[in-house]
Amino acid sequence: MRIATWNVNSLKARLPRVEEWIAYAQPDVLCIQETKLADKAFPAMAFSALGYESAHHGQGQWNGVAILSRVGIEDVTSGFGDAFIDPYEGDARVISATCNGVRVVSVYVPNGREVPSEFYDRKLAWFDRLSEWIAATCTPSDQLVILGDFNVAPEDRDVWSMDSFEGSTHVTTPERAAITRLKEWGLEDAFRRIYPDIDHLYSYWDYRRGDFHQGRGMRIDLVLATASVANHVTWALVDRNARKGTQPSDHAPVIVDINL
DNA sequence: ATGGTAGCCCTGCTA
Repeated sequence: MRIATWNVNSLKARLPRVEEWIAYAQPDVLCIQETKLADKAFPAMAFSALGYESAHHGQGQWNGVAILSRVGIEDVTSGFGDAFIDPYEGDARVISATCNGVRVVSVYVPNGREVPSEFYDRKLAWFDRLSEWIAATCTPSDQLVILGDFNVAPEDRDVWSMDSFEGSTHVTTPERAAITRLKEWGLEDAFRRIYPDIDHLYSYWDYRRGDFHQGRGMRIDLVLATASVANHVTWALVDRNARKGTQPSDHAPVIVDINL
């Protein structure tokens, strides 16, 4: 089972690139973030033509998450559910579905903007809600994968220069503690299973300053999996080629193969 | 040099 995550930064602007990439990479499941579309504008037909069922949780101008699957898509849910107060209520940032027996969650974690700021505080509160929701609705023995744009670089080696990020969002101790909390619950960084010792593997490069070609990136798109999934990871890749060429997203897709 | 670009929809906001 090949599962991938990609923040496409507008599915309307990126649809030709996404279609091309799906045909090339052949994921069984693709989680998308930042569709920036209302549900009625989601191009489900374009994906069904490629053999994928899809589920979209859209908002319109901002955010928006989706799951595409060619191995079934069941029990779709959006958001955290009524029992949990979302600090970013109204934002479309979470969608879940069961694909080939695996519970798949596509997440777009709030950016946080500045440290300190109200937005940063709410990002941390959102992470609290994510952890509480997972603990309440899943168990570590489940086949569970939470993947998407976490807007956190888990370690210093996941950014091109710690000096340049000193005091800014994505690398602070509380943000990293939120990732650690998910790991302590029972999720593993599946990408690191394949690349335990390779530093400076990035999934996001700012459009500005020629950051991509200068190698100034961050690894903020993560695949977090429970042991029953992570133990069977056979291969992983950040497809940097998808960040090149005409009208790329500022993120590259992250792919993980699981022998289930 | 306190910058830069891309995408959204009113040309400022978000990333």
